[in-house]
Amino acid sequence: MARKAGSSGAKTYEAIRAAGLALIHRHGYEGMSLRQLAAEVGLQQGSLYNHIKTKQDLLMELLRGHMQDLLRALDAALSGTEEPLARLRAFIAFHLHYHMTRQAEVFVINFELRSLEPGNYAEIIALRQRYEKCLADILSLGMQLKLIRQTDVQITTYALLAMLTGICTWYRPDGRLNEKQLIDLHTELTLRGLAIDKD
Amino acid sequence: MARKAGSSGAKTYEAIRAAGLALIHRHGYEGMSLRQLAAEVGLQQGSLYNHIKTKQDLLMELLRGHMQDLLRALDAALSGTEEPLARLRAFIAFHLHYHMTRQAEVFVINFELRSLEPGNYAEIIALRQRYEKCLADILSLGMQLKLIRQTDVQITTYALLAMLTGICTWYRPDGRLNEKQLIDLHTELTLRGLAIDKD
Amino acid sequence: MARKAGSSGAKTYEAIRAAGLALIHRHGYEGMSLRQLAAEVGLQQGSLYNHIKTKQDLLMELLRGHMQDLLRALDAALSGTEEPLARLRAFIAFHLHYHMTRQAEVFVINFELRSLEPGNYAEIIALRQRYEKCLADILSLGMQLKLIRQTDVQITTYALLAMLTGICTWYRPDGRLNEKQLIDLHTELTLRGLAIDKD
Amino acid sequence: MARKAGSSGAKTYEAIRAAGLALIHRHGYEGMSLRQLAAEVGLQQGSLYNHIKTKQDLLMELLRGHMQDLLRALDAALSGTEEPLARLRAFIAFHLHYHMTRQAEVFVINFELRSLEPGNYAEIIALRQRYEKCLADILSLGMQLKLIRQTDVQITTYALLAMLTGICTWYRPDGRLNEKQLIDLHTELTLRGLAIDKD
DNA sequence: CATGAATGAGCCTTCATTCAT
DNA sequence: CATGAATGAAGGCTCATTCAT
Repeated sequence: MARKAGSSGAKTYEAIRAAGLALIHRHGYEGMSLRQLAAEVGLQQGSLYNHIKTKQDLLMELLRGHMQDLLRALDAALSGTEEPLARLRAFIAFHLHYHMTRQAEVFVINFELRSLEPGNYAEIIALRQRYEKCLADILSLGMQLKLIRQTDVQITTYALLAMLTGICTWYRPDGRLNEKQLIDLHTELTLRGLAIDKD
Repeated sequence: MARKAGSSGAKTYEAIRAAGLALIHRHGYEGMSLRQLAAEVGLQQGSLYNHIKTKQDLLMELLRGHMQDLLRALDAALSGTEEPLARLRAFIAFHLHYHMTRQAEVFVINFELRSLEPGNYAEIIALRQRYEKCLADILSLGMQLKLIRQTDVQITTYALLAMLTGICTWYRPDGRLNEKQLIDLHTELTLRGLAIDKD
Repeated sequence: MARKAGSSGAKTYEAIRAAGLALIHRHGYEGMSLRQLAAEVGLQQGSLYNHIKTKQDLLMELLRGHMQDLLRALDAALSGTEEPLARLRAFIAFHLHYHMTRQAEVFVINFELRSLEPGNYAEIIALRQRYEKCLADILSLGMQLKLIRQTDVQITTYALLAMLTGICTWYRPDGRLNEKQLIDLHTELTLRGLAIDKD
Repeated sequence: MARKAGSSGAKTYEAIRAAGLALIHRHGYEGMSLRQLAAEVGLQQGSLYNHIKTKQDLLMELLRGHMQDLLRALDAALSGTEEPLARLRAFIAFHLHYHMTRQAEVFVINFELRSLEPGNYAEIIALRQRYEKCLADILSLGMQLKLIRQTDVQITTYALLAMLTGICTWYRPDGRLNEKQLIDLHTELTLRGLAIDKD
């Protein structure tokens, strides 16, 4: 349901996406009603359907859009860095930054996959696997080059992603530690855990 | 009809809890209907209310029961071990074992806190904090004794718990790696990340 | 469902009647649930059915019992008085006294006739007509003897009964006027309205 | 389907009010179900909620509307009449006429106050007191001017209102006596009961 | 007699969705 | 495009009643 930019409806559609994201974040997909959403945007219930196809479709658009953004941004963040440990550092910094600045999106994608219909679920999972594969590839290459300890790539990928993603459940911009401190802490924890001592 | 021969209150209640847990795991709390639940247990909808007070109350009983089990089991698992690194190893092994064997419960507690009413939420969060504090105390003592690198205890606790808990989203008993292998992998990753090199 | 006096169940039955009357007075027949009633009496829901046949039957027993008491008491109150104006005074005094002392019963009979099933309704209405006829007969005889103004007996009966019955909606034993004062006021109002001036 | 051709919101709302009034009159508020009401109006149950907020709200709208009509109509009926006995006659005629022509409304307001939630109850009672005060003021002034016997104003007000209101429980337009005859009968009964003999 | 567990119908209300206007 | 009124299914929960224990 992407809208033509510039039309007056595009603004409404963006408002629906924004409010929908916030409401799903707050109440969950099942817990959000289209009544609420319409009220938030200042429309009648029926008018939503001039902008979205169904409730499920709205969720799907949000998740797909998010995953595409995420993958694009990851590519940009890693481009130009080739050395595996440097790429690992870059990945950690990118993931944490993204999860701190787009908390609602990442929260929803972690908690609402369950609400997707099978076909939609498969599509999003495929995108997520592309993301996971990027980290797995870094680890694989690092192990080949003896920069990273030999271990199970798949499980380690899951472990790292779980650790780095957890931040979206508790991070507050006005918290005790700032973004850089958090990135440093996680980077050190990860690299000490994985890198091979040089000397 | 009055009562099915052979049924007994306590057995029915256990059946409701078990089916409720499974359905919440599968569809989420908001996504599970009491109609489904009743059907699963082989009752009329209204009969559920001979055993539970409300739907919310069922969720709460499940979560409270789970947290109490978890805390009791943790105490048992750590008792007798004093040295911080040994306690850390024991904690990791316990947490992973528990999260592999009681996947539904831990999944629900991680994904459905949002569905608790404020009072219930506070109660469960308090129990969870007792659990987190146990890990935080291990880290604190380890740092004091110079066995663990100096770092932020709170954030490190969150990071480790997120990593170790992630397993409940993907672990399958018939997976490629067995329980011991998974525990070893996470233990090594964690201890290399945190422990101070001796020598 | 009258019970044998003296049995231990008789006490329970009386407790059910009393609590039932109070609850119907407070919430109405439709508004009272047998759950509430059982709780009030200290029984489980199912146990009520050892004492009453159905909810409707309980209402009916209450109303029938009340109407029989009322008719018996009226007979007693009027017996020995023959002169029509004296009988009218006696009727007024009796009716008011009864409606002040058994407010719940009279309230229920005035507000819950509607909740009776057709057969029961007819039975109670028949009893009530016997009561109304008593007043109508007094008025008729008074008119024949030229003690009471010529007017429509039926309508006047309704008007007087409505007026005298109204007291059950607002009377409080600790109110500003006592029973005698209220009886005097209504008696004077009625007799001036009806009696023929002598002289 | 979306909307039945020809239906309009205001008309549907009026149909709901009318059917609601009739059903509450017949079965009581607790005894009327919204299923019945919807069927009576030719809607699905849920569609009622495009027009009313809740069942309680429907009752409240009916009662409030009725009380406002009643007060407005009373003002109109008494305006221009100053002399207390004439005002009393006008009050009686107005009250009876209104209670004969809007039987359902007045029946409901007399029998369903009990079903109002506390806040709503207070609001309606306040309106009713304005109505009662109008009669009480007539009586007070009449006593001051020695046109009406000295007696308790409050209780007499209650007594008269109860008597005059009773008509809504039995009046039928095709009954033995017509409206004028009934008004005359009640007027004479009341005035003889209250007025001071002149000569 | 009392209990507790069951029934099946019914309660008020909300849901996502449709569509004539 | 927006609205308001409709749909039909489903939501959680309560009801009076029954009956094996």
